[in-house]
Amino acid sequence: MGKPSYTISELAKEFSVTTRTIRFYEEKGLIHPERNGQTRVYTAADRVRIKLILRGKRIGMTLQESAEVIDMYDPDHNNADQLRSLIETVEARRLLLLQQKKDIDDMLAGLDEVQSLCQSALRRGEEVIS
Amino acid sequence: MGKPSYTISELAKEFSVTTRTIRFYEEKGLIHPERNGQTRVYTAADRVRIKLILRGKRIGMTLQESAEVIDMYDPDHNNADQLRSLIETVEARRLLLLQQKKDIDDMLAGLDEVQSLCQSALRRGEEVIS
DNA sequence: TAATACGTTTACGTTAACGTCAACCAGTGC
DNA sequence: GCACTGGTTGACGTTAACGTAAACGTATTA
Repeated sequence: MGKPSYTISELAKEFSVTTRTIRFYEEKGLIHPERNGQTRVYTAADRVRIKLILRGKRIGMTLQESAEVIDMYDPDHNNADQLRSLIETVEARRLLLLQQKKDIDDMLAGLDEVQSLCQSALRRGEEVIS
Repeated sequence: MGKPSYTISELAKEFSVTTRTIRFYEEKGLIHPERNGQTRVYTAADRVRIKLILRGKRIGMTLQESAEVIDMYDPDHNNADQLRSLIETVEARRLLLLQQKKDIDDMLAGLDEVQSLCQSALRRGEEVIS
């Protein structure tokens, strides 16, 4: 079994983005597909990177930020200084994510309130009708 | 005690944004400060709206989306149809937020991995030194 | 062989969310 | 009177993240 590969339109369809978007990510250096002549050939690793980029997007990260987060995974960090600085970066990102979770929880609590207000208003309305 | 009010630069300082940003939010119809002659006077309600806008921003919402979420709070929704449609909007937003929480948890798990890899790499390095 | 489907590059257009002047007014301290 | 400190309204500039269109290659299918 040769390693799996994907065409640009396969990935575009899978992730519900346009091919333009995928080429754009390459243009920005976030993915580096191989080539078969002219046409791009994507590996499983490329596919994962796209997935991570889109996950980042969903929580409001810029492409650069997603790239940074993804780069945390690849072990280009040899010496202790680099490792320590990476740990700091990870910690900083963690704090941001925890703040985001808090923001989301606050917002969910707000939605709960709105919803129960709606529903009691609806019940009052129905009482009048029945 | 008269109702509290704020100048534009007070709010800008409190939320670490520029006055330009606050005026921009007004331009886009997200806040409606009163005026004292020329100069804007912000109420506590304005202040809260700004806070909510910025909370939305932190989790990647656009200003329009923040405005929609904020508008869910104000009871302009009289009839049952409007209430039901509001409930649907709330539910849709809730699903988005839950997805975001999942994305954040996944990302946090990734950071945990990266971090422990870093730390064991550092420990191996220190062994060599000691 | 002509159409159809899929791929490519190049390049200009677009939207959001402000930044960055410029040019101006209004009160305050000296 | 004048320099500061804050406030105001334009209006143009900027960056990110693509959209969109033109103009072209290549392979399969009717």
